Amino acid sequence: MPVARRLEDVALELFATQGFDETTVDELALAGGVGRRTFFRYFPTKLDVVLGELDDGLAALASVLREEPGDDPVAAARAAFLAVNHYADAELPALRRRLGLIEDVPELAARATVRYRDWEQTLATDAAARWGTDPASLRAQVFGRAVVAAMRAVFSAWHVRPEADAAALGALVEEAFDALARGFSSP
Amino acid sequence: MPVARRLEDVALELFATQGFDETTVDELALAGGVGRRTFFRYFPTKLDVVLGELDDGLAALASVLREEPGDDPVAAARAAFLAVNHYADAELPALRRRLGLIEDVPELAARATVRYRDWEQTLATDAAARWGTDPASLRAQVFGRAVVAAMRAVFSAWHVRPEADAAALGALVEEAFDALARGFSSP
DNA sequence: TCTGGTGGTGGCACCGAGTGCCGCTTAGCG
DNA sequence: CGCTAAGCGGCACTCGGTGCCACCACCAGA
Repeated sequence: MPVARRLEDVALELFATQGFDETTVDELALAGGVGRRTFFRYFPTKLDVVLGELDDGLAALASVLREEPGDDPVAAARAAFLAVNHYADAELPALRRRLGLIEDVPELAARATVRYRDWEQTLATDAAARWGTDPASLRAQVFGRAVVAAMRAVFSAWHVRPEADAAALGALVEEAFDALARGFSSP
Repeated sequence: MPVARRLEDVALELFATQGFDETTVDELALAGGVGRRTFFRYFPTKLDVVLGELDDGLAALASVLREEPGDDPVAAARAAFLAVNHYADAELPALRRRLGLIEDVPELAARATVRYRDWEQTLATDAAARWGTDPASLRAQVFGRAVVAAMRAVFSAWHVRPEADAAALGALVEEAFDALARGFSSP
């Protein structure tokens, strides 16, 4: 098992039992069998142990979005999100642990939203292209940010459910995009 | 001039000239004529010097929202935001400086979104009440987060404009809420 | 086999944010 | 005039994060 992976495992374990703030980097390094200095070579900050994979998700989202046809950005974004968030059953428990941490530790929630900014811009740019407008236009910007906001709501709703399986996640994504497509004025 | 106000002024000044990260708390305290320890008595963190007033905005939003009649949450939220964001001309430059910092310094952007979580829940609860549904329902949650996301887009668009006056801000708010009301599938 | 890179490692010293403790000043009051 | 209480701020400490550098393994080539 590679070092980074092992550090990630012991870190999530310690965070779950002791709490995020109560776990120092020294403990993580010790538990992972490396020096403190080496820990920081694998993860730029303590937060990144939890947030690591979000970047991969962005890359995947962008490439799927680029392939998606049609001139309706909502449909394209919906299809892209469904494609990207297709997790294997074995990954779900780890995903839930991560989401739980991000939800509960304010500092993690904060840093996660910084990562989301790239998603927002990717989505805004895509929508603008499909609409034939400027990516900096307010409507495109609102779209990009609203989609990410909706996905945060989806993950938040999903991770507190008892039956947090892949099907439930997909259904929530559908429901969220329906809301965005229809707007909020109609009942 | 009260101590907190003076610290805020010199801090925004130093942040603007040197940058946020390059300004230490020691410098802020020194420039404000207080001890470092005293600085932390007025502001729990360095970030809070910039983010301070956002909490007042939340309180105002919640109370205005409570007074707003009708069963359309979009209309209510729109009216509430227009009422709350009615700044005097003299306040606008300071507001722009703050928004610029929040936009440019990732750590500030991150912390700001943590504050926004309360706004999101307030808006979700209000929408659920008007719809007669559960505040935890996905649609209400998506609504709350999408509204805040739209407002972030508004501030972002506004603060980069040359003519960042009150009228322009109001127009952007209108446009953003129109988008949320209509949905994003229609052209 | 010796030699000279080279990449991973981690100790050490340092910085800055934030906190607990405690002694000091000063203003208000009996 | 003395007492008390509140604000102030110095001091020492913890913890996250960084720069520097010595050490060790491994591998190339002579």
